[in-house]
Amino acid sequence: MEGGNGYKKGLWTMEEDKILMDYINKHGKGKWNRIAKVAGLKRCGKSCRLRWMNYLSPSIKHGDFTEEEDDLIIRLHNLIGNRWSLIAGRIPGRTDNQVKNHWNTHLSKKLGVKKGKGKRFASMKTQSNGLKKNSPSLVKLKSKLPLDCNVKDDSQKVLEGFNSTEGVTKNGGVERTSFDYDGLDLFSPYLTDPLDDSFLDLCWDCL
DNA sequence: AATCCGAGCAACCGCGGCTTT
DNA sequence: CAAAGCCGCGGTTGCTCGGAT
Repeated sequence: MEGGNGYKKGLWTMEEDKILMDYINKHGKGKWNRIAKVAGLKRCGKSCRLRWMNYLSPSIKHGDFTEEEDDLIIRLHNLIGNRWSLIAGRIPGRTDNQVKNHWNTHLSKKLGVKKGKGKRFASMKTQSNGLKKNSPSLVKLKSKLPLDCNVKDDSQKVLEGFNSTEGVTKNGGVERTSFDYDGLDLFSPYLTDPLDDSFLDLCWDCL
């Protein structure tokens, strides 16, 4: 239960939850590694962050997934594969861990999906990565898209026509806030309209 | 009643990328 | 510029609980 570094592991107790919540109410999120020192909680920063992000945060919705949520997860997974944080970002109140577990325990069975690497874009390490240079997928995608749509490859980092925009995080880092095709925003957490079926079909055909 | 077994889920781990020093 | 620290992601593990035997 206790690692060599003195940090506790395993399930969280109510007392630990309270210490963590008190700390965050007082100091806010972030600086997870300082919680052990400041609040005297014998948990590593990583564990604290995970506990908050996946369970304690008031924005998290607990309870069963709705059919609408299932449907959205399935559609997004079809499109982008195991990009759980992106998928979760599109489902208010759900975390990447919740979505991942829900997929692995319910949806993959429901759909008869064998465990393995995600399809469609699964090779993309980040949202801004392009397709493999001269890959059949890239060639096929180029052939499907409008003539004025310039699809780039790996060396150019981004698929043009699939526009991405960047924002700045509070600590000054760059954060990609949207990724869209023909004005259809695929990744904004504030998207109201679910993914366009024709776009899904296009991706499915190509990748 | 006891044991086994599988499903579900919380939490851990390793790694990559970004930020800070 | 390099090193150290930190954060977030996705894969995996392992504990708990309920149903079956």
